[in-house]
Amino acid sequence: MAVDESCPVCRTAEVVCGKWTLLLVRDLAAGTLRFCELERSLTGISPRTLSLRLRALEEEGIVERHTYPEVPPRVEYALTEKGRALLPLVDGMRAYGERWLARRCEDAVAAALVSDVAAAA
Amino acid sequence: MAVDESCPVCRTAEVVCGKWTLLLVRDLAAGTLRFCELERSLTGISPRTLSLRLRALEEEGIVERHTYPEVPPRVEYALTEKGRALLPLVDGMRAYGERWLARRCEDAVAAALVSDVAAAA
DNA sequence: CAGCATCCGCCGTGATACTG
DNA sequence: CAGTATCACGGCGGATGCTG
Repeated sequence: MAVDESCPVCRTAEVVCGKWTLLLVRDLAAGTLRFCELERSLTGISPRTLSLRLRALEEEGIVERHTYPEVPPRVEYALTEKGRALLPLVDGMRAYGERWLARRCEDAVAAALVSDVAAAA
Repeated sequence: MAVDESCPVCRTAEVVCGKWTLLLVRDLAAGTLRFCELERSLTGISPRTLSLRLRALEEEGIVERHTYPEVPPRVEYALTEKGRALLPLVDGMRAYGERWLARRCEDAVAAALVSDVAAAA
């Protein structure tokens, strides 16, 4: 069943909810990047997924693609105005994550340190 | 492959990315609601999914559950402080959706009207 | 370098029926 | 009323290999 189209919150959620979408926006916020640069900055993404996400964002008008007819081929990606309009949202999510969602590995490290100290004492 | 835990944006995205999650937060923003009320306001959700989402949000401390030992049973759900902290984000998404993501059916209706008028002329 | 083709597994979700 | 149980499906994402 399709999600409620009449809710603007949900329309935004649909755009933004891909696993890698926000990471792409985050990385492109700094400026234009090439395919391989995105591949490196998004550790672990498969070229297939990156390609699919970029194409989807391009179709939604959030990302612009510029192709340079060179050898070797060069393609650069950048945010459009519609894409940059997502940045305040991304900042809001960053703020929420930092305030309310502890980083698990940090917690684990902290807990480990505490228990180590306790064990040593 | 797990998404980058070190990125607070992504941690927030993981919390928020369930299909119904934001709708739940949106509806609970108005105040405490019962299971059946949520079932009605989230048109089309199955009780299974509603139950799963509520439990997940409860485990993350975003939603509080209050059970009343009555017959018939009554259970109420409300946002916690951590849940209410999501509201500015929801507002931001609403603003983005309204500004940048046209409602498809409205567009269709508008387009139909335009073409009808054109056809009548 | 920038991708597409193919195959496959997982998870969220949906439908339906049933219980305390 | 407030769920749980069970079954099934679709789509996203991952892995690998190949092309212009």
